[in-house]
Amino acid sequence: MKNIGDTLRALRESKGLLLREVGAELSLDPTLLSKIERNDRMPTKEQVKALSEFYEDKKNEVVIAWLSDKLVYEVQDEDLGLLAMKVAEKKIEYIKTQKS
Amino acid sequence: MKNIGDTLRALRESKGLLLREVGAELSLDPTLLSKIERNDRMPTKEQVKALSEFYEDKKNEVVIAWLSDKLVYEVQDEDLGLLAMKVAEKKIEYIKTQKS
DNA sequence: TTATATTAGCCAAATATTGTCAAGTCAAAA
DNA sequence: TTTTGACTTGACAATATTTGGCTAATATAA
Repeated sequence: MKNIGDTLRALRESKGLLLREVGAELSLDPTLLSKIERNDRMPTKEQVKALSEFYEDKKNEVVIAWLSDKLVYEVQDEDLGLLAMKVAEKKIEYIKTQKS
Repeated sequence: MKNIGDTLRALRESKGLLLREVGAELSLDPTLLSKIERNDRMPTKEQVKALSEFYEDKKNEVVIAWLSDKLVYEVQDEDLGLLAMKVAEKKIEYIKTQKS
C-alpha cells in the first residue's frame, strides 16, 4: 500500500538501476523521473503505462499505487472524503452491472 | 446516490426556482449552471460550496455527490479502478489515524 | 579534488478547465 | 401563428493547472 513514488523507487533500486538508465529506456528525463519517485510530480497515464511495463512483474502494483494516489489526492482535506469514496465505489459497481 | 447535476437540478426544482434566480443569488451565469445541472461541466470547489450552502438542508448530499462524481471520473475506464479505490480508502483511513 | 547520482528551482510550453456570449430549441401563452 | 420565457447548445476566449526540461545545487564516494 505504498504511494507511487516509493513504489517506483523501490522497484528501480531492487534492480540496481540508475535514474538515467531507466530514463533512457523510457525516454524520460532523469530529473523528471526523480521528481516522480519523490512524489513531487504525478506521472502521466502514458508514463505509468511505460513504467508498469518496464517493471512488468509488478505491473498492477504500479498502476494501483498510481490510481489510488490520485484518488487520495482528489479528496485530501475534505471532511467527507472517505464517505464520498464509499459512495463512488457503489457508483462504479453500479456502472459495471450496466455494462454487462 | 445521484450525480451532482441531477442532485442540483432536483433541489432547484423542488424549490420551484429558475436557473436565473439561483444564478443571481450565487453570481453564477445561468447558462453555466445549466451545464452543471446537466453534468456537462463539473462545478468548482467554490461553486459547490456556494450551492451546498444555498441548499443548506442538503449540504452534505451536494458535496458528496460532487466528490464521488469526481472520484468516479478519475478511474472511469480503468480496469483496476475499483481495486484502486479500495486501496485509496485504506490509505485515507491510515492518514486519519496519523492525524489523531 | 573530481566524478557521478540525485535533487531543487525556475519558467516556458502544453493541456485542461472555465466562463461567456450569441444563437438555438421547445413549449405554453397570447 | 407570433411572442414570450426557460433552458440548452456550440464556439471560443480567458484562466488555471500540469508538465518538461534546463541549469544549478547538493551529496557521496573514489
